[in-house]
Amino acid sequence: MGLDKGKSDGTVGKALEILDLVASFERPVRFSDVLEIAEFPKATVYRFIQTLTSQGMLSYDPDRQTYALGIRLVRLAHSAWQQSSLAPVAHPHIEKLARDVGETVHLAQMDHAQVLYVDKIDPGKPIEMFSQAGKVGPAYCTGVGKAMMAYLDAPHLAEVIGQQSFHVFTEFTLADEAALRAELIDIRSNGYGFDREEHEPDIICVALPILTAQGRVLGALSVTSSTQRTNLAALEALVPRIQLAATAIANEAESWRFPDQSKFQSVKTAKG
Amino acid sequence: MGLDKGKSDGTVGKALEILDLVASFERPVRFSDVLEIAEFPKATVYRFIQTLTSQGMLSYDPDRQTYALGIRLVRLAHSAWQQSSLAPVAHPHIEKLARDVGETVHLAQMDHAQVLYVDKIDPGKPIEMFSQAGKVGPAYCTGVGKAMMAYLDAPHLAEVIGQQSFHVFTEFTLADEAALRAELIDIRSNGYGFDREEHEPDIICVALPILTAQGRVLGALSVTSSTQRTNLAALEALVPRIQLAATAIANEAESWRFPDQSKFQSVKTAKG
DNA sequence: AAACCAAGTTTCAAATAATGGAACTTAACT
DNA sequence: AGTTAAGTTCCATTATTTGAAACTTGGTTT
Repeated sequence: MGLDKGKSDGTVGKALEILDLVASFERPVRFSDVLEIAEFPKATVYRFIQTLTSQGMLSYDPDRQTYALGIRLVRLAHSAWQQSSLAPVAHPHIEKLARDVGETVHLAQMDHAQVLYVDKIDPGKPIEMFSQAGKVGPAYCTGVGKAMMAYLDAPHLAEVIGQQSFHVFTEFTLADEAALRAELIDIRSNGYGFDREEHEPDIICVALPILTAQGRVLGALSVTSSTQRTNLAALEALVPRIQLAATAIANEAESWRFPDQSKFQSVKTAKG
Repeated sequence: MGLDKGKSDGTVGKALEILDLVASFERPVRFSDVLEIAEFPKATVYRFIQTLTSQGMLSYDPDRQTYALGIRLVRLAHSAWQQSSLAPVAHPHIEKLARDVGETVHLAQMDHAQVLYVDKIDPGKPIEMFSQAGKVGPAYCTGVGKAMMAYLDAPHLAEVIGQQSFHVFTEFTLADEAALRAELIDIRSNGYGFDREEHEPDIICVALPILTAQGRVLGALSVTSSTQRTNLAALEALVPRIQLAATAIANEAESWRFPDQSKFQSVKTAKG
């Protein structure tokens, strides 16, 4: 009958599951490490690892006899980042915003029920790269996560909430669905939300959703600081400026056509 | 009988082939775009795209009815970058080198027969991110490509050379295998090589390989500039400084053990 | 030195999943 | 209403994946 958790899409799904397992160790792994936590028999795991390695999705270090995620992923991610209508379009706006307000700005999207940071600019430390973009975080206790959830439609929201862990990180963490839902209604009525040290002590932020004209959630922007440097009221004062950036990004992302995409939707868009 | 080109590893290989096809368009694509260039029948391409989308390797834009590479790739690439012993270890060295010499520094690795840039620092424009890391380039006409090829073992080198296109970009491009092999011998005897406007007019660089103690190629470093700003002799004068960085990176990358990796090779390394 | 052990690799018949031609459903345009 | 192109589903056939078990390899113990 049903799919248990939308899990395995045949062989490809299983192979990608192995890829995730390798990623879940934050270091290169041995075959036996993967085998231990995989739910497939030895020969199967072995064959998948072979295939993934031969495909460049994993790399093998012959000296240490370990596997790590392969560089083909870096190449693909580069394309993914470029193809995404959000991140490349948003980048200059975020850069400007970070300079204007002198604080760290994050750009995030939903990835399943988690928050995925696709860009980050810290006016202090200029260069961060992959070490920052690609990071994931919890949705229920981050500014960007709550800002995005506040604008999801009911069924989608229910699904996302169902997958939250509600781990209590600090004394301010919203620890259950009821508290979260109340907060989301609040955010929706304001148009912006805060992270009140809910994820890390002393770290606060203000976040706004990036929405299409139809109200579909594209992502979220946040300005982050610490209680030592500022306070929520000061962050709230930045809302108009962030809103301006969010709106600009949404407009550009929506209207953006890729270089030679004129053959698509040409008649329809030329009409208006 | 044989595998034609080391190509398809069963179903997983085919699915990844579809992923590459989507990446090869540098914009979101329709189902029919992929179908057109794919060598599988309609229903097969359709099912693969469905699977990859449900797995988050592709994303679907319902408004435009287009597919793009998914954000799961960005998450995986983040892990790949972190797990790689080279890029994170090299980053601070490259940063310092770029500041020292005031020119753009690239860090590259071999990806099949191509050069993959895994890091880039331009002292002028601080922030680039994914837009730079993940880029690929030809091996036979770039400084880093030739520096790495010069230190490959014979069989591996033959394989890589066999896959070069030898497209003539400029009047200085090495246009055939003989010219390339002569150049590689030269590079190997010097320990470093140049790009003499072979790929782009006016762009020159000096490149050094990053080698393990056993002489295995880990990657390459290059310092790039233009004929308007400098010349080959001036770049050559930077070699000792670049060499220092390359050696330091190689040492760190080789000796680096990931945080809690003590359980591996502990006895063996403790012995020495 | 022989026996042992753990990690990694290969085998092969049975079970399962992928295949793809063709039919079907939409949606857009005439 | 009629036509065409794009996208989706069906299902018997075919090819691939599966996984227990046997085997190999390299290192350690008695």
